[in-house]
Amino acid sequence: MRKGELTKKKILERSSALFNIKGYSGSSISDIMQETGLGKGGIYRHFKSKDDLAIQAFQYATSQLAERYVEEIKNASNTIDKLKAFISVLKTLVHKEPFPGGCPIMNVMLEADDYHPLLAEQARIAMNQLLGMIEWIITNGVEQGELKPDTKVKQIAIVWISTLEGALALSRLYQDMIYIDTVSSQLLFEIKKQLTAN
Amino acid sequence: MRKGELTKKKILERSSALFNIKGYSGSSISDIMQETGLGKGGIYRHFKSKDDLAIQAFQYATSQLAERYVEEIKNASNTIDKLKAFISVLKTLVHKEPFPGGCPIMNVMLEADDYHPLLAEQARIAMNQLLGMIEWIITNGVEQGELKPDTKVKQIAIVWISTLEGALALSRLYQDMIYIDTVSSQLLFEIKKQLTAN
DNA sequence: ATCAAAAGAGACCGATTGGTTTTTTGTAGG
DNA sequence: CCTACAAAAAACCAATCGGTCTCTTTTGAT
Repeated sequence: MRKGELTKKKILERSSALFNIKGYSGSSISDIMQETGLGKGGIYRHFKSKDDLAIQAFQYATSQLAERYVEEIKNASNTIDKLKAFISVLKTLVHKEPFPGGCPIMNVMLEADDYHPLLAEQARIAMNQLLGMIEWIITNGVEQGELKPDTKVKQIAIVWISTLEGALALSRLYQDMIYIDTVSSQLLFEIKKQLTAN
Repeated sequence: MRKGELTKKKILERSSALFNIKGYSGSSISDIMQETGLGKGGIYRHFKSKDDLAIQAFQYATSQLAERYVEEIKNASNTIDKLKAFISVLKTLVHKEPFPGGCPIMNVMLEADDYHPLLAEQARIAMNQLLGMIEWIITNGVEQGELKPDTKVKQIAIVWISTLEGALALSRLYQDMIYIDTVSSQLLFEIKKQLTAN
């Protein structure tokens, strides 16, 4: 019983990284066999199809990522530091370590939106969470009196996620942190105007 | 002689749309055969491999798109209107018509960055052009005296492209224009602060 | 140590992949 | 009309695809 769940987790770990790099269509079962060192039987025992594996792998990736966001954010004591913590986690997605291939939500969004409704739905769910995290930070900042009461929470969340995800893609394409760094300082500069402590 | 070039163009048209929707890995030669109504021989006569076709199709798509940007922008008489024109073209990418599958540069960026260096290089070239267009609009605005001389051209281009591409992805994922509309008005609101006519 | 159940290897399946080659069709110039 | 060549269809190829099934190996509770 316990052995099986361990290998299932290993499959999810390795395959989620693979899917994130090569995409759903670009990753074959053989790839996953090689990556995990398992035979075909060892994989299909735990997942009933490639689709099933892809969806679970995506959920695994996004939940792992969500953990890291929460972990980093909860150590920050004020709103600006929380936002900086969010950015710092997102910045790690430029490089291979610890999670290769960029933001899994963005990757799946763009691959699946037009022709893989199941994965697209998962991407929507994950993106709701991501938007929700920024909204939570901002809302919290307003409630704590750090940010002005007229702060447009939803708008800011949309702008932040759009800008940071876009810049992450650029930084990955050019392998240059300047894109993420540029938009980060811009976003922080703007949000500081909403601070009550001015 | 002339017949052949016509079918080649048809192949590029149809396959670029297909690639943009289903991705490079997700699109098979059979798909392209079906889409074009041609046999295998009709395709491999004009392209020496799927890779070759993919690269030419991407170049075709981005050059078509560039044309539409230029066309729309050149009809605008001032900087703000030029930027609005840019946005209006980008907004058309949310829907299927006239070009399905979203922004081809963004799509290829995220699919190819990690494991398809040839396509990634093409994406870099196309993205340079896109960034260059915003830079050109802003630089022009400064030179015409519409924007303040201290305007940070490169920074603005990075922020604009990042934000708009990110928001485009969100609008496509949720099939809701609110994301692009929200960031658009935000970006325009900020750039207007740089106007000298204040 | 036993033994049933869980786990996994690996052969096998039909379908499809990207790609080549052969053959037929279409077409333009003389 | 004929010929020469371009264009495209179609047969063909080995390799790989996702998936199933059988059979062997572990495993863990007794």
